[in-house]
Amino acid sequence: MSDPLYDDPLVETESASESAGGPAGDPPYLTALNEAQREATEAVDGPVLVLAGAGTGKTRVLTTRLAHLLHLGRARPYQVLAVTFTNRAAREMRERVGRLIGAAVEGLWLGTFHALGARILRRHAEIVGLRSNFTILDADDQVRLLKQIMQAEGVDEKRWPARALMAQIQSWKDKGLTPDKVTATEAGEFAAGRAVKLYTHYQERLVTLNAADFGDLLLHCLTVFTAEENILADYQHLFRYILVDEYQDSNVAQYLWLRLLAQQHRNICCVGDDDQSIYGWRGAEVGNILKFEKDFPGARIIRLERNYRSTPQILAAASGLIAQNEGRLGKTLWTEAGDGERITVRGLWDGEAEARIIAEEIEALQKAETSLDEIAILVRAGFQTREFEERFITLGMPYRVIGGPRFYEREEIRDAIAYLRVIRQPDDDLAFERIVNKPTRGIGKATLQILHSAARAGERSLHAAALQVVETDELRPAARRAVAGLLDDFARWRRLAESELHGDLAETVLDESGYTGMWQAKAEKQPDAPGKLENLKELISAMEEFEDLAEFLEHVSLVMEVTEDAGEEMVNLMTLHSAKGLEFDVVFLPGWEEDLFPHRRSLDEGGAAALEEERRLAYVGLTRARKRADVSYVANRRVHATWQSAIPSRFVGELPDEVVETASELGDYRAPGMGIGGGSGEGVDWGAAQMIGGPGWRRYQRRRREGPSIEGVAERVGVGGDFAEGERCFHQKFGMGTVLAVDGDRLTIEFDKAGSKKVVAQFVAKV
DNA sequence: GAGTCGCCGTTTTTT
DNA sequence: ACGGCGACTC
Repeated sequence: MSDPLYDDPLVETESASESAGGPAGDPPYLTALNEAQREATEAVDGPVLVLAGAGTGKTRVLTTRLAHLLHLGRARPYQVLAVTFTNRAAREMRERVGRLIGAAVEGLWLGTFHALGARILRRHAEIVGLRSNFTILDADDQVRLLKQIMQAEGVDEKRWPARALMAQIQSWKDKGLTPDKVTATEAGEFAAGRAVKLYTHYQERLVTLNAADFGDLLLHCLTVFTAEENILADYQHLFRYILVDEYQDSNVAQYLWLRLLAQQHRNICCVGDDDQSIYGWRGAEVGNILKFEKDFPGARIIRLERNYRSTPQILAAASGLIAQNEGRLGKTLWTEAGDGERITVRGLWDGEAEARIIAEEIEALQKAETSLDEIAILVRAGFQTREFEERFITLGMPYRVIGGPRFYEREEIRDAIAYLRVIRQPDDDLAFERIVNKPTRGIGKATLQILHSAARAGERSLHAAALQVVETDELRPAARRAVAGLLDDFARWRRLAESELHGDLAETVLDESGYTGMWQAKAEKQPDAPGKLENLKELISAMEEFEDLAEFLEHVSLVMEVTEDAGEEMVNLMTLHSAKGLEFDVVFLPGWEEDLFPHRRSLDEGGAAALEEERRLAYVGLTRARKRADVSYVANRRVHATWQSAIPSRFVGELPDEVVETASELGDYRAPGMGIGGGSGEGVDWGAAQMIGGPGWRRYQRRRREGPSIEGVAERVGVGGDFAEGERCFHQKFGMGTVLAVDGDRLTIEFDKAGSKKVVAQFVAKV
């Protein structure tokens, strides 16, 4: 496939199709596909839903299909819309399609929903009251803006946090609801029913700020499409073919957006896997994929079920697990791969032991020449990475945490960008406010207050208000000079922006504003100051990769991540959510405990549907593994401050016995010194604890699913309660202590060495 | 405008 | 336990 179909995006599609050979010879990219893949690739006309199980060559189908329809001459590159969810997926698709069609890839409308939404919206911004250079706000900006609005409206921020309102507004936007469309039932109880009013104000403020948030990038498009039929018709004609990746993750707004655009040609191909829908809590509608046939009558449904990634054991484990879900479209993954190991299930004493054992396994793998890049630890929640990190640091084992804090979210980077935002778009109050007194230049609260009221009175931005206020004597002379000085600086920088290269401009601005100087001055007191200066340098050099300031700022707001250069081999540490779409030779899945996975809060909020989503998450985790998957759980997990006893996840019990190998570290359950091994009937039912994790336990769990609640089991597994105040006791972790208080099975114990702690009676032994 | 105190929340997260 | 944030003080 070294010969691109197109060297030049302008090459005639017809001639390209001729050169590809007649009916006798299939183009080589087709013959490399299996039957289902080939069917999905060749069914270019009409609506098609491709149900692609994990590891079945989904991206390959998408990219080949795209190349194929260009090859057939059905469309020119700019007539094809290819949508993904993440920048990572967009990047991958761009690369892979580029390998097939060459430079023509640049002509495609290929990108994330949001990037494409922004691209369309910038062309028609005036229809929703924006200018085409509008700013894209991030979550931080949104919260600050909402706080201001809530303060102005006198909403008690303690009772109704701005973050919650942001989430609410986000979810309305995900559903395609502008403020006028939010119904009374959906308005909810937030701020005594004033949420919709706040939403309205928020949207108004965004217009004065010439800004849009992420949700707006799609929502405003919908408004444009509905308000201006001609514009919609233009796009409907333009996009002859539409391809959508990860369709199970689409929300209502995205669905509406696609449906409008696909209306004319109806050549829409959605690829997805209902079993991998894990973003329901963020507004994704599995319903979209389930009702595809209804939305697009006559749709072809093609299943990709042959898996090229994992061993039969891993597939069997994943399939057995996911089979417990109802409401699936149903797929059965199969593979021709022969061998493989069973998946390992380990029960361990606590999180520390878990980190230690997994690290040992990784060291063994390393000795056996497995690259660390091919090993991943996938956790349910971010805090779980900590124990592993600590362990890796003491061992000197290189690791990377994927999805940690991001470059563009760092304070100094956001500040620097705020300066650039104000230069490009003076009405961006949020950016202006961020840096107006950073470094301190004598523009304090009082001054800002005056600027704010002037802005409100004149219904204009802070920057515009400031320009006017400095002409009057409303401000004290010192403040007036300071504001005037800053405005002059900005005017000068703005002129400079026209001649200077944007990288140099940034350097000048950070220098002249005193921003760099501020961190240099702080270097003595703040140990992270040098690092921040480094980051600023990195930012400036990163800017040089972009055409101009506008393009750079667009990148910053739409692509928050920074592509990491492949350097040293490292173990990968990330949440199950961020692992979707990735694959590794070896995957460790720690923390399979009730309340952590499936997560308690998820279950509390979403009930049965949420449990199924958690199960899909487990499915995603397992199917990331090519050769080996190790599941583990612990008996004791420290949550926040206190130790909690834990029960193995019900998902452990749902793994088919035939493909599970129970590891023998279970001995850890009866840790030496517990002094309870023989104490039958007293304190802890260690018979039950020994059973945990073994095949017997899994049967027990399976039985339990049909039976009563978890609470009942907790009572049977560990019966606390017969401790008395003042009694002496022993705890594996904290040693000897005296019981201070008894609250059901929770004991407050004054330990001789460790001080006073709350622990669960189950893990304390009498002496 | 910087420093200190006390209170709250603490799943997943892209864009 | 801990960090972040708002309120308060100097």
